Amino acid sequence: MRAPTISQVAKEAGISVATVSRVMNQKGAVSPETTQKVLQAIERLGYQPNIWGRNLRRGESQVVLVMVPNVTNPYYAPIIAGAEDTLSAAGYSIMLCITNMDRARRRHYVDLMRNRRADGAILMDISVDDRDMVQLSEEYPLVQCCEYCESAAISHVSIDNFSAAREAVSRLAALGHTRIGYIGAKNSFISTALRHKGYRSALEELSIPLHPGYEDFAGRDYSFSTGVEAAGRLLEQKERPTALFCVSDVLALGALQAARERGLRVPEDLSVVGFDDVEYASMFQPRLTTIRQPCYRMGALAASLLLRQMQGEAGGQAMFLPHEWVSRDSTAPWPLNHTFSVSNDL
Amino acid sequence: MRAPTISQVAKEAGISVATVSRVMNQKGAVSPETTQKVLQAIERLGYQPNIWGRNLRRGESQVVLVMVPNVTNPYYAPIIAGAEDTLSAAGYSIMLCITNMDRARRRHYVDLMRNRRADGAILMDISVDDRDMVQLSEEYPLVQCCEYCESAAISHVSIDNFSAAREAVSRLAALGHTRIGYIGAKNSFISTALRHKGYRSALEELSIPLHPGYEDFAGRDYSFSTGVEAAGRLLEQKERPTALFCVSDVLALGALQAARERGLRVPEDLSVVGFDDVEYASMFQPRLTTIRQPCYRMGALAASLLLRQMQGEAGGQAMFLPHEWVSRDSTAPWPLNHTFSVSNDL
DNA sequence: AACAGAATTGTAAACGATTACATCTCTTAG
DNA sequence: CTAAGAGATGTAATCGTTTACAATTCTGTT
Repeated sequence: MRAPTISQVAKEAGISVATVSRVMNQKGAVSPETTQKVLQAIERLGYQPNIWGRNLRRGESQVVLVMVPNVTNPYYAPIIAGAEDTLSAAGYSIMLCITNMDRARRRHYVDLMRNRRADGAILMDISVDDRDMVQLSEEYPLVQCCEYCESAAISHVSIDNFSAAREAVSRLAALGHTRIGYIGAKNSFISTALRHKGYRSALEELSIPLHPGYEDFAGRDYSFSTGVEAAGRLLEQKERPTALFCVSDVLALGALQAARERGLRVPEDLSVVGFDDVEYASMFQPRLTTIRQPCYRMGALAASLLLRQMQGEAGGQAMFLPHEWVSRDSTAPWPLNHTFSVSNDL
Repeated sequence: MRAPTISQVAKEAGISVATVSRVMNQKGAVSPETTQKVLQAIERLGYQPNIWGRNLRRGESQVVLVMVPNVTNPYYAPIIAGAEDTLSAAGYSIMLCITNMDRARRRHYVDLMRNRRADGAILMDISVDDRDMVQLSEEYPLVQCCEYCESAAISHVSIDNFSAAREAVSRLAALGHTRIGYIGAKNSFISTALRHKGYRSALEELSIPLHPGYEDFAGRDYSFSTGVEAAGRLLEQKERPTALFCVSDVLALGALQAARERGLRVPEDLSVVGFDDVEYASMFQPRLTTIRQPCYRMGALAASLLLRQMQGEAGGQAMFLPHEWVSRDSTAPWPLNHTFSVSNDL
């Protein structure tokens, strides 16, 4: 009742294992008649090659590891989907690793890599300064996606977070806003840091003085509730911001909630800008103005970079995909002409 | 520069491979001094056992396959997280398989199973009548989660979809609604079918005549846009429903959108009930009334059932976890007393 | 007819781990 | 003092592939 092996197939077909193997892999010359015999034997026995024997012999697993901080944030879904599509088209399976931003967990997965369970990895949970990864990248094909380790020469694909943040703030300024708040997050992702820099840089360029009270930070996991809290703190000030730039859509949702709780209308009393353009950013009212990241494409691109590296090409390249400002209902000019009301077709 | 093997460790420690293996696996007696020598050698060389050699010899992979229709629907995220947590605690890694509800893709993954890439699987993309799976379940440990194949004696964990749907409809009726619409989906998931039956059963019990025009169906993927369309059709009727029961939260979001487009207020003019209670169901306004599924627990439970099966226990058990009616802002009594307005603290 | 080379097939050695069995060294009981 | 048994270690077979190399048959050329 055990799964049939190659030698059973060989016996069934009345030839040697080597020939069966040649038929399976279509390398080496095999006569048409023999090929037929082998194929029929395979069919009869329902033979499937044992992957461990193959891996052991070939020294490769046809598996790639995809390491993601969590999978409850909808931001990652299309990235994973993109990676999955191109990898599975190339015959690879993906092994999903959810780190929960936990150091021990990350280490565990790195070990999976080291004992050759996977041929390469796409990493999305990378701190700005990640020694483990630099080390690992010298031994195995690695591609970083969205986040990356600053110092290292490991391939990565991401958007230009600095410019994107600058653009968001400039757009708000162009609408007339000068009291522009910032909601960041307490994590060590480079994207977070760059968006913060972008925010400040834009203010400087626009000669808007930096108001320390206008910067606040949500939890490291971008969670809704911490977004509500951070926005709440910003909005409690005597001279509250008229616009809020949030480093993620979920945080922007939190800001919306905080505004509602205080009777502030969005966008009439407060403009809110998110980041990412996750799928549901346009499913509720007011639809969120945000910076769109080409998530699916980022995942797909990361996957093809990795495929190339696994075929022996050198890594280390940095690729930036274009972001896009998506203007929807959560932003409005300031001050808004209140003479006639601007309702969101409610 | 290649990864060190067990025999290199043996040479380094000046003993045989058998002893090294014994130390690694902590089985068989090894003297304390020898153990020390081995551990030091392992340390010096940075040895990690080659997983393929081990799998080949042991006949198991310590991997389980998690098959999911897609990963962009936030419904699956906590299930995956739950499965991941219990599986990785037991030393298993998960291989994520995204089928996109595609037959060929499913088949591909089943093959992964057959060539022993995984020891077992958790399946979430299962049609009511799935021959492939029944067949596969006779050969390998399998657990179905959320969806399941009706005929087969394959383990599954889910909620009681029939009763949940009945409850939703009864609750709406208890609020005074009699014109209750249904938005289903054109797929072959058993949950969809059971919820539909539950809807009809509740109407019958309440002696509300079934109005064919009050049933409509969104696409098979529960997508937002098809939800908007289906709800649109329902609401265009001369005597439109005053409440809508949707078989998923995303569809309910679509219904909200369709209502907005027609100037209908929710819940004043229309009550909407979703299903699942995905994370963001309470992040926007109006917060969605819905049936909550204990997703994380379902994933975790499926994982432990699978673990037991992989240890040799028989499968075939059906487990139902309790759902929960979550009343929020998208439902209201009917007819609503309009004398004083019921505003959602806008 | 003889031979070179191509085409086809087979034999056996890897790949790196686990483990049944054999061997050897000590204790300890009789 | 000897036999038995426990404890520690080693030898070699095994898991199921792939593939270098050898062996055989076939083809066409001289």
